[in-house]
Amino acid sequence: MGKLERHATIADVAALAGVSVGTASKALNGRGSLREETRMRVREAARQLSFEANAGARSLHSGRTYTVGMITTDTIGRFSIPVLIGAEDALGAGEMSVFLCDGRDDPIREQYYVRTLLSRRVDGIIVTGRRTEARAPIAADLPVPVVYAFISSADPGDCSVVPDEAGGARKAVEHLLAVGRTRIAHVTGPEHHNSARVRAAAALERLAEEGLEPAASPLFGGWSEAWGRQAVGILLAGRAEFDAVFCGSDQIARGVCDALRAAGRRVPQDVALVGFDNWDVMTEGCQPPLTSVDMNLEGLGRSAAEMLLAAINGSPSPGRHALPCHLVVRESSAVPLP
Amino acid sequence: MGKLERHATIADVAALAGVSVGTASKALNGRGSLREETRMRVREAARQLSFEANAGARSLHSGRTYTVGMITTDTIGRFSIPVLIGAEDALGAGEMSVFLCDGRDDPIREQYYVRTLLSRRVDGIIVTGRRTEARAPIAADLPVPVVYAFISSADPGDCSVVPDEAGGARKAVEHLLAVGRTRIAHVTGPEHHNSARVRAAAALERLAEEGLEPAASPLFGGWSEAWGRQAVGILLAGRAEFDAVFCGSDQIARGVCDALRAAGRRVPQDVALVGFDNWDVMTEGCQPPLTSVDMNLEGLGRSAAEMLLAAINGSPSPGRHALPCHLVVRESSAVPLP
DNA sequence: AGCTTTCCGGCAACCGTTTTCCTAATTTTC
DNA sequence: GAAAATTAGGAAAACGGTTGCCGGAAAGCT
Repeated sequence: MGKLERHATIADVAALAGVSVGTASKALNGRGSLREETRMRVREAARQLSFEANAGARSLHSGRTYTVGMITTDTIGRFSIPVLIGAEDALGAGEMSVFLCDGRDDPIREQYYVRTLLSRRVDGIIVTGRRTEARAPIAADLPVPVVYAFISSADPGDCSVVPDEAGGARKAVEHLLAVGRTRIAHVTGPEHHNSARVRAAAALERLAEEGLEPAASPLFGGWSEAWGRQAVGILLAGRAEFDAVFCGSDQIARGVCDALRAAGRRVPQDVALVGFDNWDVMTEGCQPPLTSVDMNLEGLGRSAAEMLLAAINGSPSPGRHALPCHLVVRESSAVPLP
Repeated sequence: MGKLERHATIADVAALAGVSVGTASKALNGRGSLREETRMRVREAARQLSFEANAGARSLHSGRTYTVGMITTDTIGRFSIPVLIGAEDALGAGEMSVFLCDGRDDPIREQYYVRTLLSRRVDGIIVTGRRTEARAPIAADLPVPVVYAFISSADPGDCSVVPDEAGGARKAVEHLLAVGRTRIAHVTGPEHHNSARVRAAAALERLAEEGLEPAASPLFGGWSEAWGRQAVGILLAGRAEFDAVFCGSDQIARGVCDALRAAGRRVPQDVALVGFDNWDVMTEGCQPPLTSVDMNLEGLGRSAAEMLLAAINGSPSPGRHALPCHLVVRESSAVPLP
């Protein structure tokens, strides 16, 4: 595999086509008034030299880089990828690209990346993260617009695009009620985690609207399968009966499912199960396949990117924008056959 | 949250410090011979204006952007993230950043990204992907060095850094032999998938070296838990006895584990189990925790980045470089207590 | 033929930064 | 006290591209 010596410059192209540099530029960008023959000649020269205009030099003039930066608060992973993909989709249509920076939960690293992005003159910045918690603004007085996606900024004046987790939890409970369950338990992540609290509170609230109590007070623990299994032990040890469990994550739900089966309870006949995240690995690996709340992360990324574009073009959308979650129903909560 | 009008330029800094532009540049970069007092004055002015040098303009001069591009062949995900993190680590030390592009299995998109990266004048390109299969070179005659990580290039002259999957499979078998298992089955992914074939062949070869036959001929299917469960049905239906299963992925292993338990076989007492990938979600979710082969993806990314740096500095490392896998032993293959 | 109009394409300024000279001022040396 | 050496900082030329302005040539008009 050979290696070309160096990048061709527009001067090379101009020389080969026998025109001046300015003319070559106009020919390639469809500007100015040139004979069609000249335009073709320049284009051919460019093709021959595999000329690609130097984006840095170009942006020097336009003031735009057609690049946005994306900083993940914590490490890049299961939640930030879909957000990234959604953002790429929305930006790709406008021929912009995304510069991804992995903050790794390190504020120093994060600040370093902010500076790097600014020095690269990105047109805007998207901040995302694994948790929906509000976080301190990434910096004050930046010369470019910033949009927070999934995670939100503690400053209400900043633009944040977040999932309506409470709404999602309510939908989960409504679905369980609709399939005839009334003794519903809730197993979720650590109480210090914002998502766990919000989802639990919304679930309880929705139950209360029906005049119902939960089958047991919400069980806070971790986000893991192991905790889900452990929680089933706690539920079974308690005297309360339950015919459904709404879980704060799919991993928890899967643990719950495995433990229920081991204890001789059938899913969904004896206990209906709903998870949160709609993570295919879990929903499909689970037996039976798991009903789950989908936060529409790609949509979040897309919206965030669109708002960022609008802000870049001078129309910011300050404030917190909550996007609806939707429920994906699978066998784990199917109505038992008559 | 305010928004600064525009980026400060070095001319602004120079004006504020009362020096010429050239002097300001020297002051900030530690070049030239200046009075310490002047240097400080310029630095202070820069701080006051939150000046960040325009990287594009700067690279115009140096010819280097201190950026490398990373293109994922397929969609960015579980395998490419660790590679990315490893690469970032190796490059971060040299103050370089990574521009991530998601090819999404679309050759047109991929070519578009190659052009974008070239126009951004990246110093080099890393190509990665979900599969270890050799792929067609991303382009011929690029003006920058390219390194393939995890995935490899079909051109043997290109630099590829790949895991030694065969070695990993041999280690898995050796471990099972070491804990006294002799009737070993192999369940893996689709036969058209290179990794599945390589791992299966290496496992058989290692068994043959001990004069052993596998407990059944390798079962090729998919990479999912569902296939793992299904494969256990096939194994149990066959007349052959087996005391261990080596699986082509952790997901398969987990499916196998669940199905074995459902069939009344104990893991590891009756059947020892080894997976491949060492994916924490699976190894920890599995009951008992799963022994697995780790391909050291971060190490792969790190090595790839180091070789890319070397190539950028004029010392390429052409050819295919295989890095060793290692086995992480957990309870699923623990020696049964006497 | 002499004038205006239209069409092409070149010239040069500019974007922000670095770096190579170069000059003026200061210090050293005899 | 004059010559030489050193030092501090400025002017200007790159780097690669874009664009506004201008001029020459050809064509159209009277």
